[in-house]
Amino acid sequence: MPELPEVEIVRQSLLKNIKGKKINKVLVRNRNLRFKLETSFEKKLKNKFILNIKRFSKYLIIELANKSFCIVHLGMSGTIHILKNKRGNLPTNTSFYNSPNLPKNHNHVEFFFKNMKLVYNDPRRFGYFQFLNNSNSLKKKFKNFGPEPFDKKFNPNYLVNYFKKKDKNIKNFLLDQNFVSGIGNIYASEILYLSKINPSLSAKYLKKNQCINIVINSRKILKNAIKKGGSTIRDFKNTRGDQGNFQKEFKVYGRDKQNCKRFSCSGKINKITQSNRSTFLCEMCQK
DNA sequence: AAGAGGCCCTGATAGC
DNA sequence: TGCTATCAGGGCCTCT
Repeated sequence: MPELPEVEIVRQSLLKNIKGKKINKVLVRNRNLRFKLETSFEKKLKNKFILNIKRFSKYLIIELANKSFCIVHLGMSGTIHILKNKRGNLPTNTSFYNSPNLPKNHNHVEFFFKNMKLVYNDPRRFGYFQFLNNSNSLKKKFKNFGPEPFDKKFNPNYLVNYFKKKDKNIKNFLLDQNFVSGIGNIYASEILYLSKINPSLSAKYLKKNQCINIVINSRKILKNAIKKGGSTIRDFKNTRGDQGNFQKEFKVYGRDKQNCKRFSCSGKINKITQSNRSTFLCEMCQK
């Protein structure tokens, strides 16, 4: 589910709820996440205070009081739920991950706080937790990652230079976390639509002004998605947690065979496959 | 050595 | 109704 905006929504929710709190206990029900959770994980977190919750790309970074860190990646289907003890004292308007009706299965990890617990649910188990001893390990973890779209390093010149002699289509570049961090399959399609660029175009052919558009539109779309509370694709019928609202604003994603939303464009939206992942584009305005 | 594809896993949905 | 096939928002690993 989560691309940068969705992870940011979760971060904001965690900030409100668990910043400054002490982790009294960690319970692991299933260690077999994307990477096997080390057996000492619980011990390393127990009795630690949470100083801050940061985010880089699609990763949550829980900063602990002794300068160690806990990284959380939500994979495709990971969600975090915050449950409070007292009836009627559930968090409201924090994020669509807050679920009064916790799913029955796949609650793999729980953090216990005073009067509250955090539950990590992940049916597909593509997500993971990782404990890092110090800020050096943290640096190392992200050293090969490209800048986030909001970073001033992500500018038109960076794109132009990066694309030189590279024979890869622009859609796959937007998904390439070494090039740019935080964009996933949904927003990649949306960014290229807004930029009127064909996703199959080899990046080396992109003109400077197209690179400018990609930079501007990446920021615009991600910012707007954060503002709207992220995107919720699968519906949360069984929960009363908030959902995101940005999916209502998708211009191409999931709109196969429908009309282009651009005023004065009579094109239809096509679904194509690139590197085994679906891409949506308008046949007319993304020629 | 860049880039494509397979694969990890479960669940929802479509088609028969 | 119940089977099977396909697909899903990520990213690591392997192969060419």
